This record gives sequence, structure tokens and C-alpha cells, in this order.
Amino acid sequence: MDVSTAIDLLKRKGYKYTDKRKDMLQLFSDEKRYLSAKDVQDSLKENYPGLSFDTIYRNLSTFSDLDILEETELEGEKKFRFTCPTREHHHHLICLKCGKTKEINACPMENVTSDLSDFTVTGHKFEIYGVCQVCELNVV
Amino acid sequence: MDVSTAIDLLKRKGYKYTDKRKDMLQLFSDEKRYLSAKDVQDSLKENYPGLSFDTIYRNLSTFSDLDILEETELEGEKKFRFTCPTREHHHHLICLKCGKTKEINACPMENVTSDLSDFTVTGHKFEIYGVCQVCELNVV
DNA sequence: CCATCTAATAGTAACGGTTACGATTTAAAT
DNA sequence: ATTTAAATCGTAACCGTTACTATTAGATGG
Repeated sequence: MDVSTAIDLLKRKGYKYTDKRKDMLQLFSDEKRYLSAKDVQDSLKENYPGLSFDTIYRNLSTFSDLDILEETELEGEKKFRFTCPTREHHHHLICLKCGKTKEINACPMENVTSDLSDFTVTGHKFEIYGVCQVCELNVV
Repeated sequence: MDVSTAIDLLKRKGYKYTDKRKDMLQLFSDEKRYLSAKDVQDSLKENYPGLSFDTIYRNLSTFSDLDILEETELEGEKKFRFTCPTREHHHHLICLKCGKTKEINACPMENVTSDLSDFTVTGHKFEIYGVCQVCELNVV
């Protein structure tokens, strides 16, 4: 997934091209880490001082629906990142300070031997949390 | 962990005995599943019509700090359950409708072969989500 | 048993992240 | 250029959670 692919996909699905959408996508493409709605607002406020949360959340939600972004929830806040190049199912090691991620090879579902048959399984979540080296040094 | 052990622990830590605390603990002991603050309010509102969220959240947080309750966050909402009898580290299969859980044997961290050394790992989360048989039948 | 001290609580306001709404603007099709 | 529907802004509403003040109520020690 890259910015122009994402824009093509949007167009194909009937969404319009706007500079704000392009710049949001470019931001995620550049950062390659989990960002919050607030992060997006902060990053784009120079070019779009009045950018509203309605716009941000609506676009984030659209992008996520189209699998342009991956979504998770950390510490009560929604976070989004550009969909990883690895097309296959994968999990993440996540820096809780900056949202930087590292892909984890294994999926734990493969090793589950417990009987799950009395539930209809709809999904799972496996995330490892930590602090990356850069954030470790930048003690606040 | 049971109600009287929990109450002893509270006393030992300098917390006072109140009927509200006992009844909250009894609720979790009876239900053995993930409950939200709202669930607690609903369950106790007959006996304590004016039970305030301040009280509920403060007690939930205290119980969680003392490992009387296990805590997680599902769909943007904090959920608590009585600490499982299994003292060891474990994970859960969780019904997203009623909070019922089933313990999962394996911890995925044991099978991670990726190099994690460029992060200081502080924690991880592995949860399997689904719908239990009872909720599957009680279609709303 | 009472006085005292401190924790616990109710009622309610504040808070932070998210969603929703009406009016307006704008992309893009004709 | 005109038209139409999507996108956006500004803002209010919403929801779960936290915080504040005044009041109530366990616990302790005389």
C-alpha cells in the first residue's frame, strides 16, 4: 500500500480526491507508525489550521474500512498506521511512547490447543508493548 | 481469591470495610466474568439506588491495584473480573456480549522468535474474542 | 460509649476522546 | 458553466472516566 494506490482505491470506491486526504495519507506513509487523531491534527495544522475532528475521524474511519490503515486501541485511544507491506496476517511490537512498530512473525492462534468450540471465535489480538530505543533515550 | 480473602486484604492495606465493597466483591465472585462500571451500577442499583460512579470506579481501581480484580479494555470500555483461581500467568477467550471468559493455556510470548532487543518490553496482550453459546442463542 | 480521625461516599461537574449535526464549500460529472 | 453529491468546518453532543466538595460513616483509643 502506498499513497497513490490508496488514492486510486478511494476513487474506485466513489470517494473524492481532496488535498487533505492526500496529505493525511502521505503523513501515514512517511511515519509508518501508530498515530492518534490528535497526532494527525498536530502534524497537519500548519497547512490546515482549521482541520476539524469530524474530517479527521471520518477519513481515518474510511481509510480503515478500506484496509488502507490498520487500527488498534492503546490506552483508551484509537491509533492508526499505514497498512504494513507484509500482506499476510501479522502482529506487532509497539512503542507506547511514539507508536513505532516492529512486526512479529508468529501468530499465537497456531499454538492454542485449548478447546474453543463452545465459543464462536470472531477475532483475536496479540500485541507486545514496550519503549523503543529512541524514546528510551529521550527521557521526558 | 474469594470475597473474605479480598476483604481481609483490604483491611490489611488500611482500607475500611463497607457493605458496598462487600457487595461489589460478591458480585464479581458470583459472576466470574468481565463486567463494566455500568454493569456494576445496574447490578447494585436495587440495594444502592444512589451508588455513584466515583465510588464504583474508585473501588474497581483499588481492587485492581490489589490484584483482587483483573482488568482489560474491550471496545473502549474498561472491564473487570474476579482474579482467576489459576495463579499463573494466563490469557483469555472472551465473549464480547456478556464478558464470559475461558482460560487459554499457552502464552504466545514463549513462541516469539523475533528479536525484541531494540525495544524495552513492558508487557503484552493476547486475547481471543468471540460469542459464547448462551449469547449465540439469545439473539437480540 | 463517646470523641476523634480519616476513609468512603453522593452528587455533580469536568474532562478527553469520539461522534454527530447544520450550514457551507468543493470535486467532478454533465 | 451548471448541477449534484461528497467533503468540510465549527461546534455541540455524547460517553466513559476522573475529580471536587460537602457530608457520612468505619475504626480507634480513651
